[in-house]
Amino acid sequence: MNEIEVFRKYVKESGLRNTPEREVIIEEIFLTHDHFDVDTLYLCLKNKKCSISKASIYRTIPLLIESGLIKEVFFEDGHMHYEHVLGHEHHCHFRCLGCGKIIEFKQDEVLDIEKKFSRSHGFEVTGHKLELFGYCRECLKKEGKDCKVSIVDRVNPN
Amino acid sequence: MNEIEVFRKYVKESGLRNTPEREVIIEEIFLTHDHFDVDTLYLCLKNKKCSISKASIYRTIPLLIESGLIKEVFFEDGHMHYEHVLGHEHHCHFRCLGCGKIIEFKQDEVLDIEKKFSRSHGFEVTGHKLELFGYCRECLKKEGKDCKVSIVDRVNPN
DNA sequence: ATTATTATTGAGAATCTATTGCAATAATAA
DNA sequence: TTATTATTGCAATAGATTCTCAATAATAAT
Repeated sequence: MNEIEVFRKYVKESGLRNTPEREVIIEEIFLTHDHFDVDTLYLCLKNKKCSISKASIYRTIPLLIESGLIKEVFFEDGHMHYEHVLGHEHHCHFRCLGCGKIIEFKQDEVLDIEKKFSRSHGFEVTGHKLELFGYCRECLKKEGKDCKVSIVDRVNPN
Repeated sequence: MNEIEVFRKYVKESGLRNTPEREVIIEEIFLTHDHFDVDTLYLCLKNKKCSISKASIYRTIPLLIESGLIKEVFFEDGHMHYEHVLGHEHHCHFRCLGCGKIIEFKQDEVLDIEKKFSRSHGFEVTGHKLELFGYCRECLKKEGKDCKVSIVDRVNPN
């Protein structure tokens, strides 16, 4: 099932109605694999002459989250950013504090942390969000820092 | 060094000026050990008749972050939430999707993940943010049938 | 097909968080 | 004590998101 099909199913089961506007939004979102935010999505559609009002975009996003197509990843620059869930394996993020670059990486050890916490507290853990931050290689080079020293030096921040 | 002292030092070294308003803000923040947000902080101070303008609170927060007293923890309900850094060991959060409860826990394994990522990419990792979500014991009980399965499924009774 | 029902749309107003400009004030240094 | 200038409070502003409402259109019923 592709994105549109998943959404159609969700819409039907929820007693909502599908619309061309919503399909256009979904199509645009899943055209690339990148993170996105409302404003750039809005402008992209506007440039393509298939303009959709911002209100509709804002109203569609919770439906896409609810139907498991996308999720919130982080709030930055005063607004929320989203990423794909469908067709996009779960992963963690590294954020470079120098250039703002976001790098995705997979990390199974987090699942062990989940299990451990779940067992010790008697809770049900359904998911996680892990973000590392620091400086990427390019930024370290640019700053003239000695990488190895800083790594050793700063691994334990607080 | 307590919070106020740390802040006085930071202010002096940065060529800024300390003020009674800022000390009142710091005092109120560190009165409890809880997370806080600008609005509740503002209202607390207002109720205590030591009213401080919101602008001053907003202008003080970056200084408190810069001086290592507090940090951003999560964006929720349309605004940022903060927590203590000074006097508060680094920790991760569990958020109950049922009741919204936040539980803090310590987890050293994340440091291994940091190191591993740092080594494999040649990046400098300076910190992390880990959030688990799911359902706490109370919410699992409340919900009935589904829960028993999940509890039995995921909990190891010592 | 036609009609009835009502969810959805777009445009703009309203709301909410956060930032900024400005005149008055007050913290520091001289 | 005086001069300098950071800080304050207030109001204005900016930006993101939500809401209002009349018009439209997707579905269900006929």
